[in-house]
Amino acid sequence: MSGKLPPQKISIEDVAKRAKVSISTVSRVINNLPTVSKKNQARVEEAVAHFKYRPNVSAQRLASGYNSAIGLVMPGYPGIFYSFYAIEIIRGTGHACETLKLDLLFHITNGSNFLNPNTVGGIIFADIIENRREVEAALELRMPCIVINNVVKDLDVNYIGVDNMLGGKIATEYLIHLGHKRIATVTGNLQTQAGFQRLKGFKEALEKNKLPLREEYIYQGDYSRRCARVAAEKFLSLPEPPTAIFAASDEMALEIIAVANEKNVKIPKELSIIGYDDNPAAIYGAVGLTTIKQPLFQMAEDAIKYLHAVVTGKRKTPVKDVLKPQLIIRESCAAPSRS
Amino acid sequence: MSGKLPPQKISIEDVAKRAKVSISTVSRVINNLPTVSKKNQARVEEAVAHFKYRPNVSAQRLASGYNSAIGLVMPGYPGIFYSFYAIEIIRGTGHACETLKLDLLFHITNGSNFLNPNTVGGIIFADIIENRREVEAALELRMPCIVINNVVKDLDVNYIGVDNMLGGKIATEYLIHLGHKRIATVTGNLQTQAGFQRLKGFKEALEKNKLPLREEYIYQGDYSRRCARVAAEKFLSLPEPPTAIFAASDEMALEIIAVANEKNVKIPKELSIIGYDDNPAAIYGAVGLTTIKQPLFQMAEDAIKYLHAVVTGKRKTPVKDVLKPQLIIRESCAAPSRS
DNA sequence: TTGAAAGCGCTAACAA
DNA sequence: TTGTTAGCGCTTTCAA
Repeated sequence: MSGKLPPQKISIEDVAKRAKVSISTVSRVINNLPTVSKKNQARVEEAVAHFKYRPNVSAQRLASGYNSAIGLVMPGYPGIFYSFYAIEIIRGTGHACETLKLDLLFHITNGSNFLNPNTVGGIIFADIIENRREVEAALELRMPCIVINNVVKDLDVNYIGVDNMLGGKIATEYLIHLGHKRIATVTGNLQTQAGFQRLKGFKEALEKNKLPLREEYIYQGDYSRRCARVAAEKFLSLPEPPTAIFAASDEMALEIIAVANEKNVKIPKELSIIGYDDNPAAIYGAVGLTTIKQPLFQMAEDAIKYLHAVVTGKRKTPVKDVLKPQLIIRESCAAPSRS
Repeated sequence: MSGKLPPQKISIEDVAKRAKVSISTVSRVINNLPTVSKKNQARVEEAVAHFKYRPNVSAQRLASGYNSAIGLVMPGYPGIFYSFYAIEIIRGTGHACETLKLDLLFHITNGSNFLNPNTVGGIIFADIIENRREVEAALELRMPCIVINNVVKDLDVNYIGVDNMLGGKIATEYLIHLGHKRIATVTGNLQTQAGFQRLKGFKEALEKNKLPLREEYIYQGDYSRRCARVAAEKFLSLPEPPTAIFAASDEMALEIIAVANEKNVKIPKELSIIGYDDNPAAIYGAVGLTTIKQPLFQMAEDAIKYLHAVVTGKRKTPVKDVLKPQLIIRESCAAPSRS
């Protein structure tokens, strides 16, 4: 169809020439400024279409000082990309950037190599684990930034977190109110705030309800299926096995259910399981998984919206949000058969 | 620690002043050009450190015409982000960009909104489904680009694909050679080349081995667990149920195993299952999943490396690679108990 | 080995 | 409503 293509890049000047207007007018059309006559508007649009012209983003950014890219910094610890968390954050930020017409700059870090802050107009830190220094550096540069999935008390930074302690508590108390007394937990990675706080909530619920805290009922996991399997096997072979298990992620809960199945332990009759995440993968099993839902997608979206508002100068006030988790009751928990 | 921060951005000029050299010299130091005296080198480095100076990327790109960002365009169909495929691509590209010091621009598309090609120096299209127009547009602009996970015959574009037909064939023939005659399959999304080709490989293997192709043994899935469950239930309640099932993804295979477990169908004794992906989640079950492994991570890495080579002018020749899948034998397949 | 100076393509006063 | 023009911060000749 189109034969040889123009070898040289076309710039705003080429468009201006063809439309017989100044480059300012072209710029105005590009940026939807209202002060352009219908006639010129049309001519410019024709020329833009003719050349398939797209403005040079670097030049725009340099001239305007406005950078429409948002950096997404994700911790690089092993397994994170197999977590529901990471997927939801990627989906949420991706979606929001789509609608707001922002560029999403994806950056995985282990704490050493920083994202060049000059590349972006704002940064989202998905959790803060080994990358505290990077957050501090961004702060020093006055780069708009926000940490998600973490309540940050010791740094003056914006954040949107989730109350993980509350989540752990809700899950455990639900089990308790069902009548369980022997409750075990497989924790998440305790390096993460989420893992640590969920365990804390678990412990608090036990204490508040005057249930003993048994060390053999706590297995330190890392959100992975492998850990969950080991934990389940350990729990089920205990002389006094638990009647209920709180898993710090749905993935782990699913693996525990699989182990129970293999050992012919009936769920929820003989063993109750509650997960964490509301991972859609957990809906389609034989028994729907009771779990704790977190607004991860929304958290990611909100973070983008906030940064966008700051970068465009529409917002000055900081964000310190703590979202609440929510109990989702399905079929994997029931009252214990023998108390 | 540091009191008030300098409110203004620091530029190459500030650095030059402090180091008492010209901005050219600073530029040379930044870009590691060899023609700088030790003395000046040191002075500039001191000044850079002092100001925590980082060059303005937009200005660099504008001046040099070289853009070190790579766009990753992913199809936005529902469920893609829950697929092993998407995760591996994200991991692989992320990792490669890290080491090559490239920026990764993440873009999800449903085929309508294009990534502005001027934002990046090259584009990776992760599969090509609804976004053919976008690929064509990038090609017209002479943007270096490469399609992965797809063998593209009808477009003059670089690609790295995997031979999915071969994969489907290998999987099915393995089952056949084990002695199975009643083999069913749950396909992937047939809109994707992968889904379609794996089914084709399945059919070819049957034909080549003179086994009948039964319509009731083919369930059109979409890689999701939900579909797999429905399919498994359907297959197992057939008057003449299959003795082996080829699932087009490990996720689906896992769900089929779960269903079999619930129905007390022993694997691999009474039912053999082979998956596709070599998803690490499939290793830790009671029976390790036999599956087909694809070099997804490597494919993503290679794509980045290729683009980098092109963008930096180190490579001119096109890429048309088709990688081979590989059979991974674990425990979920065995000879049928009764032929 | 260095510095001066001309752009890179665009935005945003400002003047008309 | 339009055009002129001075930068934005950097790279890259070119001359010294």
